[in-house]
Amino acid sequence: MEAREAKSELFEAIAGLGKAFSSSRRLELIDLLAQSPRSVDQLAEAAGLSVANTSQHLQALHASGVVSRCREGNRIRYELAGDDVLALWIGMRDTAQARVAEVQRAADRYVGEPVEAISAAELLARLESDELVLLDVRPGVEFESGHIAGARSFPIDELEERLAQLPHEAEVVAYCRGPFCAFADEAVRTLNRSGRRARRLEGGWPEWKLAGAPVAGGG
Amino acid sequence: MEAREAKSELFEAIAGLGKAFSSSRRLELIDLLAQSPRSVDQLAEAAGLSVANTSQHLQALHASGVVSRCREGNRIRYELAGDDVLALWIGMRDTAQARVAEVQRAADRYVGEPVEAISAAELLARLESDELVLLDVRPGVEFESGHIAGARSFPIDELEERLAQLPHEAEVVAYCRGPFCAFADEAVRTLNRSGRRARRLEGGWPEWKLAGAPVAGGG
DNA sequence: CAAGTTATCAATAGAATAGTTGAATAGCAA
DNA sequence: TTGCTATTCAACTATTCTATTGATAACTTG
Repeated sequence: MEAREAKSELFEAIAGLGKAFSSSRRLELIDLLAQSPRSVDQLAEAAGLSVANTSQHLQALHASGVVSRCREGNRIRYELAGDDVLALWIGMRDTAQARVAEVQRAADRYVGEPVEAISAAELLARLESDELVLLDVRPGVEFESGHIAGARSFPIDELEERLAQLPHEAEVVAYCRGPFCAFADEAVRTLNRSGRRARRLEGGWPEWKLAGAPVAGGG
Repeated sequence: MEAREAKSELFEAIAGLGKAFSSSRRLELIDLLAQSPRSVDQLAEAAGLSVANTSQHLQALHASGVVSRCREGNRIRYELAGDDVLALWIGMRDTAQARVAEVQRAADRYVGEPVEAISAAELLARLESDELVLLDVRPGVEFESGHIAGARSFPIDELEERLAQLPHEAEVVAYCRGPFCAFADEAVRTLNRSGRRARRLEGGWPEWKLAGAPVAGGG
């Protein structure tokens, strides 16, 4: 019967997408692309991989429909294929956190002591009432490619030396790449040491964007 | 720096979940478990795999948090670990359909000529007004483990011989395992040949259940 | 207890995948 | 054209994954 064969092919084709999410290297690339489009060498640099290796992973991701690419002069810009892919990545990450004890352990180890957090809903409400300083502590390129409306770019590397630019009595919220990114936590600790009241946003830029909340930049 | 190492471990752990979705055999098992819990040999039979092979895949799925299991007398009953996993599977399936041309082609080849469909929202509304016969054309065990409230079990294998049990002038809706399952399409064709007006439900039982619409059976 | 069922384990061979290296290609800039 | 940068390709090794086989373990029934 050819029905079983057709069914096999169908599942085989879907598994092709699954394979995209089955390698930690590819997941790191997806996680980076969830912040902003990038070229191959930028991705290789950020992920700590060789360029050739990165290129091959990106081609696998392209073949499985996870990323799209376009030439920009001399470089090739890769980006996530769409919001459905972004949602899938976030869903997988969250399910892994909920279901796999080892993920939660590794996340705790990576992010360190948890800091006080603010929910997206509360942040959205507070942004209206202007008593709040919102810092995007991701690298500058990621901020420029898109950020939460009203945020200021304070890359984590520059935060310490630019502390003076922040009003001392202000309440600060920092956000970064997402729940598994340590930048915002580190920023909150730095801000607390400087005597400021600070919290991190639960989640990060991709979750905010996906929720349809107000954004700026990019385009 | 140990931060990179911790990050690697984190992504490695998440990739463990991704690997669960990277094999067509495991996806078939997940798809079956999305309908109802089953024992190893039932799954092996339904998926056309050897028992040993099935057992090993199920253990891989268990290790990655996708399924849970419990002993029931002599057998071991496997089931999906939770609705988050079900949602993840549906999300991956739908994204694959949207992004990978080969998936759409394979689905068309497997399901055959499309038949007229009814949305879940419309079905929900029509179920109130009692002018509609709703048929669950999946195998009996799946019906018993849970089904749409108000549905009657008409396994596709028995449909032809039980046609007389259906009022001739009734409008019929058939549903099955989901968009990539051919049972409901086949049922609609059979019903049409018998002169009845019939449509299939867009999606299937897992999508209905996940949407929080009214269900019955199982427990 | 013995016999039968259900599921897992252990060992293995073949297939697929990951990462490296060095060469090749495509565009840019002089 | 030449030199330069960014990316991909091709070939190769090491590793991991898959499915099979036959043996073993857990439980039920008589």
